[in-house]
Amino acid sequence: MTQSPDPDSAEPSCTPEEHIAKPARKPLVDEVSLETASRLFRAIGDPARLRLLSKLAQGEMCVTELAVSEGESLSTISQRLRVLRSENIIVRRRQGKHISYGLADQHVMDLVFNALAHASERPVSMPGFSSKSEKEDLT
Amino acid sequence: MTQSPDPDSAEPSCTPEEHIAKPARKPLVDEVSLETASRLFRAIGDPARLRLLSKLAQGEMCVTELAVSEGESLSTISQRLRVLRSENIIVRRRQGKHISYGLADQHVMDLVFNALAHASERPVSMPGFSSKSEKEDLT
DNA sequence: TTCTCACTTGAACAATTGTGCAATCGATGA
DNA sequence: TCATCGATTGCACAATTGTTCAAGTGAGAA
Repeated sequence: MTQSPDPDSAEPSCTPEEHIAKPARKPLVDEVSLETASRLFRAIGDPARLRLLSKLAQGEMCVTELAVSEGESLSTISQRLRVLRSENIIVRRRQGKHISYGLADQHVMDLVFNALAHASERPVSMPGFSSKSEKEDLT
Repeated sequence: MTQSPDPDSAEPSCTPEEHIAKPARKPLVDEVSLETASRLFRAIGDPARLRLLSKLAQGEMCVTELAVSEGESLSTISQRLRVLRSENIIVRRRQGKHISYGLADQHVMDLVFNALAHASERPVSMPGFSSKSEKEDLT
């Protein structure tokens, strides 16, 4: 997969004078955390699964409820829940004949709401930077 | 793509008595925000791209620096940056002959650090729920 | 203007991921 | 015990995504 054969050979070919400085930037986080975090994001990064999460954020629901609510088959919903559960995003418990799902913890709920909030707005501004079009203030 | 033909026909086949209540749960967020948020997550949900973000979180860098630091080709890095930029996660500006990239805003930075923090720990506990193994306290 | 450097883009292939059907599991009730 | 209901899983197919090479762009130097 994608891997740096030698991550510490950070010796840019562009001369230091052209940049601000060059303090040999370190990875900041270990590869395992990076992998874990990205798997978490990818699990949430699907409209169908995120919609499930937004419903579970209001309280636990059983698979049948979710299936009817989504207009999808039991199997389809179950598969999506499986992905979310494999990343410890949601948890389940049996309730009589049904199995209820809920968000794993407040941490996850914050993440979901944070992203949904971020999706509504689009501020994005920083001195000297552009983000709108392709070549806006690139001189 | 994945879409409910009729999202408001939420009438579960399982009887209400078996559940706590059934207040006809609403979508909570609109489809557009859901789509936007999930695209954002998916863009971050890749180890290689998340690693780039973790480096940009320490300050802006030019493409060549990133390429050397990652041990990848310019093209590869540029493609990854393109994905991140298409979701307004990062912004760029020209610095002489080089093009520097940086995180778009504090919002994004919070998201990244939040996830990396989340990846390090694994608390996940809630009354009545299990999250560890498959069938722990299912009955 | 022309050349070169720094970077971007297009396109094709490989790899990963999502979907739906059918078979299966597991708990409850007869 | 057996039948049934709710939910999960395996598998195959389709769709999406990541990677790489080669060609292209655009700003600055000659």
